[in-house]
Amino acid sequence: MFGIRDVAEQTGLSMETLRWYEREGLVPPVHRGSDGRRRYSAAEVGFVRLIVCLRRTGMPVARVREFVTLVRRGASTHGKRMTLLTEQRDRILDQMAQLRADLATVEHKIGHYGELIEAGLDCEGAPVSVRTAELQRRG
Amino acid sequence: MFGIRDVAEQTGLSMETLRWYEREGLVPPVHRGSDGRRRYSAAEVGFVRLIVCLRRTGMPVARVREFVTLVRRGASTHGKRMTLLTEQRDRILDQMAQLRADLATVEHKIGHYGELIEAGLDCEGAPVSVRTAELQRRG
DNA sequence: GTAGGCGCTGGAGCCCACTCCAACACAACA
DNA sequence: TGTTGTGTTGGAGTGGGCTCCAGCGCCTAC
Repeated sequence: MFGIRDVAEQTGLSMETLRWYEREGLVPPVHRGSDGRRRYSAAEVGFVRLIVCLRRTGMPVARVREFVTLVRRGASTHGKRMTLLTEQRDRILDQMAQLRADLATVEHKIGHYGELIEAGLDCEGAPVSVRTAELQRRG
Repeated sequence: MFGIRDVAEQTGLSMETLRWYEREGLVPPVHRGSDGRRRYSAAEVGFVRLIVCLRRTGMPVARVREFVTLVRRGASTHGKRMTLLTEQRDRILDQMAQLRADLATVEHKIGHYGELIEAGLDCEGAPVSVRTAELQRRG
């Protein structure tokens, strides 16, 4: 069993955010100790981790809530949960493709600046002054 | 030359956002026609595309503004611009690694649900009713 | 010349996802 | 028996990034 502080550390969420997630239904109600404080089981921590993964990959809070609602409705929603996760997987694949394209763009631009500095030219292809070249190399 | 409508279409930004980017200095002031309307040159459109790429890969507005400020200060800032882009490239690489890990998590979970449905078990490993299995398969 | 369409500006408003806070409660320790 | 530490709640506040709007101006077509 883990206190909220431990879980915050393990998941990268703040304690405030963990409480907020629970209030907002992004995580099912967590078990409490006799003093009313949250005591997360390993399974509950694992679940929070999954939610963090979904949020980090861009799933909106509302959709996470839907997922959690399905989880709380029990085994009969396995199919729907799978569908929801499959859609998220597709969105992740799209993001990866987009990220690869954007990486190429940025690297291309970096290469371009590298060449200009190397050749001592400005963006219009005119030679730059020694002073300017000096400043360029300083980064 | 392109009107703001064309550029919105080409870049995926709304016209409102294009105007806002300009007001906020995320794009240098765009050339205007004699009627005061924006007329984007091919180079200006290309620049907007680069900004979209930076924003999409998570660069905050404030940092984009810094980059644009460097661009407007001319050739002597080539080195600094390159540094800024290189940092962004590193962040993109981090994002890709994170995305790969999250993809694995989601796919693992999908596989898990697949197995449970296949085997007709609930999350605790107990067999589910025929009715429940039926609901599961419907997604 | 006037109606419609498109674009302009500055400012207000909005949405999302937290983040902070005051007021309180228990538990352990000096 | 305070006091310190850690947690609780509900509600208000914040920050980022747009998005919408009123009121205006310029063309073009009728």
